Amino acid sequence: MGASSRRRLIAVEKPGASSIRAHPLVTRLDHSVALDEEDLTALARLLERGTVVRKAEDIIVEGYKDRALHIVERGFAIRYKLLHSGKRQIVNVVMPGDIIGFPACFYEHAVFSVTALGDMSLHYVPLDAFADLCLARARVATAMVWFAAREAAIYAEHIVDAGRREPRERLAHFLLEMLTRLQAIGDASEDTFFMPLSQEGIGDVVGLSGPHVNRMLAELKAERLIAMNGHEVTIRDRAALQALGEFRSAYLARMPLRQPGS
Amino acid sequence: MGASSRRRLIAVEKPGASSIRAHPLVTRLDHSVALDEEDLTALARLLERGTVVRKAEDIIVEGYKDRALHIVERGFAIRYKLLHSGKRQIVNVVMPGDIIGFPACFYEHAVFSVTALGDMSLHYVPLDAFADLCLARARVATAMVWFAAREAAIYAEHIVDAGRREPRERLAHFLLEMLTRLQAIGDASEDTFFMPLSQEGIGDVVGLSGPHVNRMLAELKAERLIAMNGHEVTIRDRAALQALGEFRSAYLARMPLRQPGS
DNA sequence: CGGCGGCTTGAGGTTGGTCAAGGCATGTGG
DNA sequence: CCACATGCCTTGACCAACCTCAAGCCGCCG
Repeated sequence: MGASSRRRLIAVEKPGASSIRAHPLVTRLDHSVALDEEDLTALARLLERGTVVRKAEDIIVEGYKDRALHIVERGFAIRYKLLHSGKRQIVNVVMPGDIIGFPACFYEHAVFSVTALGDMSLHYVPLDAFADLCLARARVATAMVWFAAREAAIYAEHIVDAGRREPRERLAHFLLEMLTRLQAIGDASEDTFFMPLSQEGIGDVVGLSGPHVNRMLAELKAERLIAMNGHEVTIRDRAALQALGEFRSAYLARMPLRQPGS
Repeated sequence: MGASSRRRLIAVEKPGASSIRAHPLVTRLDHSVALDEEDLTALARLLERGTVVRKAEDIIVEGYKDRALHIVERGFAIRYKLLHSGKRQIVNVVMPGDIIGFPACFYEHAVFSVTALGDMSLHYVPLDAFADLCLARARVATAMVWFAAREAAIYAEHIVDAGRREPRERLAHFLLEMLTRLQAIGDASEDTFFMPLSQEGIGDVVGLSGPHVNRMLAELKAERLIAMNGHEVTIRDRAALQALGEFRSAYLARMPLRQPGS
């Protein structure tokens, strides 16, 4: 439960228009809608203000007013909601190339909280500046629509997970989603990735208690479907896990504006 | 479980640029980003092709290729996924002003199914035409980003529902969400709305079995929090229901591009 | 009038939550 | 360098919640 501490704003190097294409978010946008030089220059200007947050710092607090986006360059965070009962539901694991503040800060008061799981480097973007960019650069705005569609698809899949899948199926699906998303940004090997959450945290993602996550993960290990070593998760039998969790990676795939043949 | 039947395409009146502002989707977009005459003309052209679907018809079938949006003018539908176990998870209840095909048809193959709950009238929009519009009209594209942010927020709230809330809380939250969304499009009175789903359908939304939905609804009725008469649901004690479901309507509120004061 | 879909209610069994205790690794301060 | 604290994993016992199955009922539509 993230300690409420103050955020640090630290100026870092200004990425030039040349290097901006390497930014994980820009890469994603560019894959949906081919961006031109002016788009890239405008994005580079948007991403001028680098910031750093430390482990367990709150980046967005539900109910507070903070109309700014934080674009993740490095590190992990969770987007979540705390209920009166004390339960926590993690809505998404935020990783490089994701946008913290989508959709929370499009509202007058944030509708979700976001806390850093480890040290992170971000780019701070006032929502107004983002809106101006969208209005000025239709290609960027359109790429953001596609970005948002993928975000919605991930959320929808998460609803299925929490609502109707069996505990082992939920875990299988969640682990494969993490692997696939991390591979897409070059942060995972063929079958192994870094799991930034504790078992209790995983439970807060998929809607199970900590002890039950432990039991179900133990079963998956015993059946040689996965292996774990600290925060390292290895998928040992991808086919079986996919069948178990009914995982189809399509919803995480690249989404070009048009189909290859059209 | 929607019967798989063929869709009918029926040409209806072409809305002129004058009446287009009355379209429920255009109203919503215009509230986020003020649209000009050219935007409206372009939208009117996009919404030329009216179609009608009948109760229980499939509009989108998971796994099929159908790169088109269907913009809802009238009627209800469900966006859902069927699992191998036979269970169904409804991801969203689609209502007038919503876009069927977001996000399903942004992918090569649809990632969710959509079935009409009753007769509907829609506007058929090829995805390519939609993409062209976004690229040509930055204000429309930007409004769509805001539209998508609200969609994502609704999904996120649904994850919390299915993952961590108690059964009665889930129902309270779901009923208030339906009331509020319907009020926003002028389809509900102060405290009463039309529930297009059966109790089993409600169970498939919130992740409970049909019988358990029945029992929990009976409790809410006994406690005078709600009343039901056929498909009519009346919220009798909104304050108590809001407290029970921890419902804050903020995530459904209007999202203007800029804050009033900025 | 007959059939079907949906609501209602009941009985029984399993799942998974809660609580609790112990172990292990890591990191910190004396 | 050791002692201790902390966080996380692991395991067990117990129990309530919720699912499943089943039967009866009502109202609507053909």
